[in-house]
Amino acid sequence: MVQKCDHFSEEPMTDNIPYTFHPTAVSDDLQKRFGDIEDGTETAEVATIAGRLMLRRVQGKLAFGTLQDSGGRIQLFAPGKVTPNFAEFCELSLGDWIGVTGTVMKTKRGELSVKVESWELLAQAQRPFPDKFHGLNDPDTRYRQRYVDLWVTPESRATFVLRSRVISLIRRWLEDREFMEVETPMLHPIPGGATARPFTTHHNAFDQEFFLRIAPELYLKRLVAGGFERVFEIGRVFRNEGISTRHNPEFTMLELYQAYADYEEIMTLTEELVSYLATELCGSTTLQYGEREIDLSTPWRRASMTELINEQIGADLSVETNIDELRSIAKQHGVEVKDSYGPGKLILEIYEKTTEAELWGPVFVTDYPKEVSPLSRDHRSQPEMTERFETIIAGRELANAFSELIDPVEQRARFEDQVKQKDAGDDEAMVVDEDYLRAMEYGLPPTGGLGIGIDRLVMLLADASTIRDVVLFPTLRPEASS
RNA sequence: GCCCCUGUGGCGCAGCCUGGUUAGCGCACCGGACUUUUAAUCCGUUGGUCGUGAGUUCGAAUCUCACCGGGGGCACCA
Repeated sequence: MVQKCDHFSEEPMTDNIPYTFHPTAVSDDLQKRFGDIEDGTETAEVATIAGRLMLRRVQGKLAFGTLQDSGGRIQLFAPGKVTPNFAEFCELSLGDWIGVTGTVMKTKRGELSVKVESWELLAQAQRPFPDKFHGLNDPDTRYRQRYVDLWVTPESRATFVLRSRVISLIRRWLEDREFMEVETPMLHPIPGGATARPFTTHHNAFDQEFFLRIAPELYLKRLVAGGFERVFEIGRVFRNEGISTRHNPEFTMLELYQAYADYEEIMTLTEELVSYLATELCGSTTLQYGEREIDLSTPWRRASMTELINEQIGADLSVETNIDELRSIAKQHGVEVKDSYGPGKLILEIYEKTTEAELWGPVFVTDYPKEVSPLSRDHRSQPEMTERFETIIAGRELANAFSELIDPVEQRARFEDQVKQKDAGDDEAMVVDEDYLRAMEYGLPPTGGLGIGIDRLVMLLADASTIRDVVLFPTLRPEASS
């Protein structure tokens, strides 16, 4: 059992805790407004603030505290003669929640403070807070007990504030461009819209298996067929796959669809959106990421997949390269070649093995083989290719987009090819979605679509090396019950 | 799935290689001193089956093995 503070009690302990409290100020706002006043002077301002007591310096008949609230920290100044229940104030534990009212003033040593003229206990910390200087260092504890981490790891709090702003700014930016936010099902009768293994669940009333969505894509395109010309959704998707610094089983996707647009226009939209976010949130289109810089100033490089592979490995391959030669190149680079792989799949494998991680970017990798792009429209000039791109930044995929496939006959053929791949043992391959085909048969206009992994975007903007640092409650093995 | 690293009171760490008296230190907590501190300071306490189990040994936090948790890498994927 964990150690608790001595005042831990099994008895009800909130009898004297008020039901409401109304702060009139936040620490950083007070710092901004009164940070410049003369040392040792008082203002005419009386402020009410609330938060946790994070530090405490009791000196007999005078006590100092450091209160942390949503804005940051501010000192509490508590002279015994002024502060009511002074002894109890001095006995507060680090981590206790209190509300304080008093004059905003500055001590002789120049620390802006609130003089504790009245105060109330709002919650006791029954468990001891982490080391007041070192905080939490164990990542496991930080992720499992985020409620503590957010208090003692300022970067962690800042990251999640940033994440919230990212999503908020994306919404506004898209709405300003006439995009409409929609919500589509998370429970899918058949999984679709991506190649990934789904989670399954069960609906009792229908006695029916459902899948947690792996992508909202097919529903969003139904809406374009339905006449919503510009739609977007920001929401959770679920993929039943491994966990790593770049993968969490549930993650947040932005998907948007714009009728009458092609992938070139989506590239422009993507670079404008991401560079806008960087400017707004980081103050610049140049970001520090780990040891290196990322220059997000537009326009971003656009280069085809085969072009980039050839640059990287000094070859001269294309989708028309003889398949035996492609197989041999793939093997040379350590790709595990399966008999079912056609030229397109081989090219993608070679790209992922040799090139993707080496691209610092930002770069739009364009023109993906048809074989690996079952929802993308045929390239207008390149045979066996589709008008698809992925955006690579820092060696990682940030976005995936295409000129959407709008031909229902072709779509059916692509689905059936996926079914063949599934039968051949690829359990991530797609299945036929008859209703989606029906929607296409009513007519889907030329459409450009985009998916951006919000978590990875936040990683870039927050300079986070692991996705767990940008997900409030990352998926972890459940704690063993003792 | 494979490889490497790691697990010592609530938190941050030392001790482990080179096994040996009651396992240390700092913070928190508890008691005491202190009216301008800033991780306040000073004095004194409380609290630990050293992740779990087995083995080697006269003796294991320390060496060996297995298992469990966590981190990183590879594979796979977004």
